[in-house]
Amino acid sequence: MGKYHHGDVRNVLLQQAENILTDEGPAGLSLRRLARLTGVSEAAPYRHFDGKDGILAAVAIAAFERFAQQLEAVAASTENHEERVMALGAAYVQFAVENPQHFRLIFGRERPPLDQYPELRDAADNAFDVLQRAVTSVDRKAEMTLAEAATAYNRALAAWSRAHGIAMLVIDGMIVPPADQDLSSFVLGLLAEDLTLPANTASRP
Amino acid sequence: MGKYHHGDVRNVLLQQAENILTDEGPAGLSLRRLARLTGVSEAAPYRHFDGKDGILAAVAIAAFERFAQQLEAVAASTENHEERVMALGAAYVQFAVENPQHFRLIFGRERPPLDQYPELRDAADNAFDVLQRAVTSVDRKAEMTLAEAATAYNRALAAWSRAHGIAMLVIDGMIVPPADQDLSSFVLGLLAEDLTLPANTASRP
DNA sequence: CTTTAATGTTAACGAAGTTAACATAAGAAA
DNA sequence: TTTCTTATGTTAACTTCGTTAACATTAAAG
Repeated sequence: MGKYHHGDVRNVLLQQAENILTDEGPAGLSLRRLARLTGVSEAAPYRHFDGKDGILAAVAIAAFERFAQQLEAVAASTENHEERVMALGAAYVQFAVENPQHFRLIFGRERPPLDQYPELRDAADNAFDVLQRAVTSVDRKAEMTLAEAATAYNRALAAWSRAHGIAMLVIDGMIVPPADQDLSSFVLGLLAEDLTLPANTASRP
Repeated sequence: MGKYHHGDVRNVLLQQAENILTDEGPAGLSLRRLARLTGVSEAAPYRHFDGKDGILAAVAIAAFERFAQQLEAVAASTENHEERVMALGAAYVQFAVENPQHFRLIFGRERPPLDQYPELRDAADNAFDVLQRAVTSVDRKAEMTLAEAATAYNRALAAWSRAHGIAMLVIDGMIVPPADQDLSSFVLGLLAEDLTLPANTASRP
């Protein structure tokens, strides 16, 4: 009897897991349900993944890779350094808004521990390296003093954390981007806002 | 027989829930375990809370209140507007670092839906009002044009999202604050970093 | 004192993650 | 080809969980 299932169970499971995650979040992603939806026995996933964390890790790795790839594309297509930093921030937030569940997965607590999944750690490191390289690339080219290097690093952290904060607050619904403006310009405005100038300084250009 | 348990089960449960949350996060907080640890039957919590979400909501409300209170204290003790914005950001991150599990609870996905718990919504609104008032207070005092009001709002969003991003990345371990510096000055440095100036501009004060 | 609401208990249901024991397919070794 | 081994499936169980129903006790209201 042809009871044993198809050939590529692992990939089918992964794809199905992606689907479930995308429209229900990790809460709705149960191994048993995943197996049922895939049309396979409830214990089958354990032959292909290290339990639930294993599946989440695999999905997270894929997400990190797409994330890094999109950031890299933006970084590569922007000549000017300042523009690049801004464009990266916008792309960062855009990814979060377009893939909120994946974004939450790779940054939230349901992400499996990095030290148990080396490939996951690598994927994460790679994504952040892309960011940091793009933000500090101008500086790196020149000879730098220690202090200058520190400044460059701080600038990278500042840019990153700003984009991250906006992304988080937007996908959590705490910030609602104005409907009459596209997301990108809204984000660019927030990124460029200079907190050290008092707001009531009468005229800004 | 004195089998029935003590008088103030609700508060004991809440306190125990706080404890569990603090050192294990919401993952380790199961209703049954909570009941067992509290020394009460496994169904007892349902007499005092609206299921698991009810308990999480109660804990989240308390967290929001402490959060708002700490922010308000900082806002009140800072005269200068610019200093206040910065001090608020530092306090925001400090709360997150000192109470990572609570911070994650009030912002993450395990937080019960605001529209099902009006008191939770109120607590959240209050905390963000404190922030926004403190950041825009200088502007509010003066007569403002619409454009100026929009700018003030944007400044509040920018300050908030920066602090939030730093907080998130730090408690997730993605950013490791330097050990030789106190957290506050590190955060202040990041908040003040001005992305619109190229980093390689030779001399900054 | 009686009635009733609040608070507690036990017992059960369904769903989940995980593992063990067993069955079959596919490929390497003979 | 035949046999041995490994990869991949399956079923069945175990534990924990959230939740609810049915019942018991306490405390307060009448």
